[in-house]
Amino acid sequence: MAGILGVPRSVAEIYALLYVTSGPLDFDHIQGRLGMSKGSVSQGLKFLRDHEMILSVKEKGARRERWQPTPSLAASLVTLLRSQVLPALEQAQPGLQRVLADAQQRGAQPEVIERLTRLNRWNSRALELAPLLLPPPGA
Amino acid sequence: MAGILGVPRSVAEIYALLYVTSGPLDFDHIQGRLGMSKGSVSQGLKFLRDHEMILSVKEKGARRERWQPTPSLAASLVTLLRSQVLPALEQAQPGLQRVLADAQQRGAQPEVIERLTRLNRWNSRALELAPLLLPPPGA
DNA sequence: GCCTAGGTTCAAAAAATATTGAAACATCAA
DNA sequence: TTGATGTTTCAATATTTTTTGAACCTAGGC
Repeated sequence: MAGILGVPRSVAEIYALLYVTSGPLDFDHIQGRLGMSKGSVSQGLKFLRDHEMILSVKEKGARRERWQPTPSLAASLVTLLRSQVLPALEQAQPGLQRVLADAQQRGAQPEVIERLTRLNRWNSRALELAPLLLPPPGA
Repeated sequence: MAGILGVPRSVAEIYALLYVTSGPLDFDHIQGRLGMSKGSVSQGLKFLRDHEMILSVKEKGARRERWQPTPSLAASLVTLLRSQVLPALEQAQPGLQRVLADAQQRGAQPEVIERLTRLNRWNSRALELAPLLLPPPGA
């Protein structure tokens, strides 16, 4: 279904359940309704929490936390994508630079140098633009 | 590295090798250079071919095919994304509509109905826009 | 402090994905 | 047609990713 967003099925299921439910749901409800293990529910909620895709509604005097989706689905998706794309871009940066440097040093074909240069530029631009898309968690 | 694009490592490696090489490479070169099996190289090339990310340069009188990346990396990436996102959107369509219909019929909370309606609209719009992004293979 | 409901961790098991390699297939040349 | 080269297929295997569940925390009530 939405394995395209790079999240495991169980996480998607939890979000979907919360999304099609009007009130907030607690841990046991989710587990019962989806028939998955405690571990999966716990990890799934952690993931969704970390990506600000769900909110906990704490009723006063109640022990359990109850969850509901963050108001804006769009914002949730952006957060999700950011968290996947950004690290990849950052991680790629040094490698790309090294490969380009190597190619230059050993006098590779101009064609190759140009391709690598272009890749590097893309990567840099993407990294510059990324923070503008949505401010990082603490901003 | 670019597992974010949803392609197996071997496929990415083949593309990367072709990308940092100035001339076209043949099957055996690729296999030798990357140390992977014939099967993987064959499947990898098929994938890249199918997504129009590489081109075969057929020298006259030569038996083997030689491969090089398609001129535009940008176009290749778009093709790749299309091939992943579009099927997902298409497949989701009927399910989304069914879920919405169900919710309406059993008189679900207006809040839920609205969320589902919005999802449906997004999906439809995305499907409408998709073909404009890049014309399908035979157009 | 001690107990318990509520939740988290993480090593082991299960499921999903990718890779291999040997056999089958295709194409060309002789 | 036969033989050789070049490529594809696909069942078996290896690798990676996800899920499970039992042991372990933690906060609040008594």
